[in-house]
Amino acid sequence: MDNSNKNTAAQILDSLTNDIVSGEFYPKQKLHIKTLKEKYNVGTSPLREALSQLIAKDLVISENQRGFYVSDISIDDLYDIYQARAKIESLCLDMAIDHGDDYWEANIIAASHRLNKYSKLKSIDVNEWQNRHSLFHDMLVSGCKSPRLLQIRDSLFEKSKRYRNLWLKENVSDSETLKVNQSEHAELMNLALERNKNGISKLIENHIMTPVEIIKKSLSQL
Amino acid sequence: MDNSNKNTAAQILDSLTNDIVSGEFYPKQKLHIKTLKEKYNVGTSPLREALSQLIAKDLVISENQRGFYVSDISIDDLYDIYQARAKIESLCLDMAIDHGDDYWEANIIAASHRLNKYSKLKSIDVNEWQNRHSLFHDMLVSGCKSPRLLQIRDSLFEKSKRYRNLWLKENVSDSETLKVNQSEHAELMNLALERNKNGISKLIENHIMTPVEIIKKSLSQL
DNA sequence: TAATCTTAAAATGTCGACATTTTATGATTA
DNA sequence: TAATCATAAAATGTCGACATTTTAAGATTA
Repeated sequence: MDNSNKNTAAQILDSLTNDIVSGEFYPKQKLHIKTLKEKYNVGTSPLREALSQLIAKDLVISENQRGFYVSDISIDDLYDIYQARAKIESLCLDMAIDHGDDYWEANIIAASHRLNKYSKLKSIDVNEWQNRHSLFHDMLVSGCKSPRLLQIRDSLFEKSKRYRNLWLKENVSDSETLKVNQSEHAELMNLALERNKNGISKLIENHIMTPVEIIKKSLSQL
Repeated sequence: MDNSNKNTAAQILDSLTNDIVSGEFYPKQKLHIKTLKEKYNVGTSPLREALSQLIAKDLVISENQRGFYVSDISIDDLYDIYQARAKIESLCLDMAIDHGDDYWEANIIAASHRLNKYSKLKSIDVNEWQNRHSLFHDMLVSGCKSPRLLQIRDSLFEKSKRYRNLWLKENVSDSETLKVNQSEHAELMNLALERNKNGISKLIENHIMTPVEIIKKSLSQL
């Protein structure tokens, strides 16, 4: 396993993160120490250490003597996170275009091909599609040599998953939704290979902001 | 006090953060649990919880069964952090120019005035100057309504402090260094009030990157 | 009835103890 | 002498216990 070299705290951090991001734990939900100890079969210390890390990641909040809660979500926050994601992604792409080499180009083309092929299948496994989709975008920004910016990108993406998953929970994604942005992906690749910064900047911001309105509607019905 | 409502873990987090960022604890320094317990007069649990948060903030790293270490610094990382700061600051200013109102403008003018006045004094307290300097830049970006971007800005600034403080430790900052960018500040204000995005973008990136070369030299001598 | 007070139950946060692992020290061997 | 091994010392990470605080429930009062 991958966990073999991790201590208990680090292991639980993964589980907890996943359970929050996936929506198993709801926003504002109380996280009782005792309950969590039983659920994950661990003692107090590693559990609280994991929760402490989640506080730093803004996925959990704590009040002194009142315990831990899953942090709240809101339409404002949804918009803010996606907006920030769009801007950061644009920034990364900009730097990628500056520094990307032949391997960068080749990786984009390959990832695009894999995403394309899969999108054309009759029956689509959402997980597999998401993997190929993520990988395509990862390849686009991979030319960006700034570890910090890529790290910020990752952490924002993780936060945005909460909204997306909460929404997916009620709206089983249809193939229409999956394919709708396909032409945008092709265009993103072209603009990257053409090193067209302005073009890709505008397109990527729109591309990322697209789901916001849909999620917003689902969210306001909760 | 401000700590009255905080639990022990949260209190130590502040102290630990400060001691790392200020350079009292050196990069790669081992953080012995026992030593820290004695230094801060606390038990194991809150101490480890504070360290856990610092892991999430990249100020501390841990290896299973080998304890905690202050995370390392490097010239590459110095450059990366300042570069990321420059880009994010530019982004925030861009959004501030989009949304800033009369109060935003007034706050900039006021902060600029306070910084200006202080910079012209014969004897300058570095701390006070830094306060006024930070506040001026805070006012510039305050028009940016994205909490997430401002939060990213803060966390990057905190990380950059390590380099700056490590450098200040050996190089007592002379008034020359303090005043050298004074004209840039005036220009930043003008560009903000003129809502000149392109102009302010270029200037702020240079402004932020200025200290990098100096710190780099000090750093390579350690 | 509604609001306040009292008391019991539950939950949090901190501590010290302990098993396990790592590191340091000194002995043994080639 | 240098390298390897064995043993002792030190340090880490986890656990359960406990004091303190919060929450819930029931009783009392207006």
